Amino acid sequence: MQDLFTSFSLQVNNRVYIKNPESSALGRRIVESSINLIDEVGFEAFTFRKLGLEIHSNEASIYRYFESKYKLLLYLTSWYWCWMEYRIAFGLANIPAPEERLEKAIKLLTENIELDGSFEHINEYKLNKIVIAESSKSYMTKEVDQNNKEGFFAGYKQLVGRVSDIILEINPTYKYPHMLISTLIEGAHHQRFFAQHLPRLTDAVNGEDAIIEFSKEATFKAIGAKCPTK
Amino acid sequence: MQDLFTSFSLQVNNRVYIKNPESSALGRRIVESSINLIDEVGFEAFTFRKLGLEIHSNEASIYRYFESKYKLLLYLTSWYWCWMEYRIAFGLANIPAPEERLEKAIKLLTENIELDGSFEHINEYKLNKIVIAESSKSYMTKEVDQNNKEGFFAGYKQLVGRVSDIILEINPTYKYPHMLISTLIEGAHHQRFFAQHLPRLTDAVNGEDAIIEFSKEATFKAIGAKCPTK
DNA sequence: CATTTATGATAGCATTACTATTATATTTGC
DNA sequence: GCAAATATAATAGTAATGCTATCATAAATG
Repeated sequence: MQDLFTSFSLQVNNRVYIKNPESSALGRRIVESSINLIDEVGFEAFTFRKLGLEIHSNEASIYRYFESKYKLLLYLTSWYWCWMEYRIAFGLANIPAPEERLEKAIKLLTENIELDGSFEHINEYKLNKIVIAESSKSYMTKEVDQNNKEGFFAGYKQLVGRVSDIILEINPTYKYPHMLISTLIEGAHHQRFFAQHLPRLTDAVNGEDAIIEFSKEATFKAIGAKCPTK
Repeated sequence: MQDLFTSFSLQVNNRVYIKNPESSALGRRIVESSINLIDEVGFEAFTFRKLGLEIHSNEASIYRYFESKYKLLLYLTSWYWCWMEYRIAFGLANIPAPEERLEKAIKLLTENIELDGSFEHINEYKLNKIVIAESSKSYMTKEVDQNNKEGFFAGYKQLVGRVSDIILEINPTYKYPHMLISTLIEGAHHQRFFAQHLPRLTDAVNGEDAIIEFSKEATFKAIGAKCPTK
């Protein structure tokens, strides 16, 4: 009976939810509509009451899935990093040269995300916008150490670790692979936000995706390697 | 009668406040204690009621200075960027070589901030922690475009612009100076947070401030120049 | 088909994010 | 030195938020 909605699903740390939203139609509606609603009104104005109205259900029912809207945000961001890792795992399959692997990984990490439809109830395009604008609110909190202990950021850390390993394959003496990759990911997200809202903090260049190009160039130069396509 | 408390003061965009908090003892207490309280409990749990209790004043009085706690945060971050620009202006005075100017600017932008005591009612050490952990909440909002029109981010943009100009002095053909500097600033802040709370996202190195070193190295390599002290 | 489990509807409560009103200090201008 | 203006304090009130509890009903499962 399960998994009718998609052929496989991504596993998010089971402590971010009370009841797995993938396990029921209501749960999937909660996730799907929360993405729409957060994208629309922003995380501060987003409430479970409003979400309940939206899905013709009710606040109390949503609380049976998620302890708070912060946990729901944590669920969404964890799902996103899980999905990103899966994209990268697929995207790099059968590419042997580490330089090419790194270039591809950077592209996947920093490019604009389009709706891809692999997951019925998740709109990747909107989720990416949410991750860009709201994800820092999921870890820039007073509860970060507690949450970290419970493993809520494991997906993100694992992703950073994997890409860092490619860097070390290319240049085993490079001292700051984790810094470089986490800066790159957060940086690209910030730049996408700035490009939309605070353009004086970026440099738009006609006819290219400046954010991807900047990221590739800066990364390869930092580790003293040559980007395959440059 | 004014400016007894310090020999000069930094000018923050006057639309972020209703009444200038520098203009009265109560205003200064509001700013001073808001820094302590936000640092202590975090921005989400911070309320004007609690702040009123803390300073033995009252919620309604605080609302005469700031429209909301978001505007107060905007005031604090604007003050911070203003202060940072003043630090850089002083720090680079009389240094002619642009490479040395850039290196010094990077240090000032990315180093750990200590309490410096130039401003009676502002604890720069705590303010830096607040900017690191909370400042994205001041622009990652649905009101960002409106706020930007009103000039609330002018200080930050100006700072990025000035440092970008140094980069262009060194390498006039570098395509992404604004991206590089804004990534650097946000990145260093993120790294300081990660070093404290999510160390697997960083690379601590004994006996050096890895964040400053990483920032200098990455910046100079990106623009194809040599860092004077390396 | 009996029982467990999931959902829905309603209510309630403490806190938040304000606004309004009125009283009392404090400053200032003359 | 006093009147008038202004700033602050105290209190109260309102709609919304972030929950929790209770009970009824529907659906699934064994």
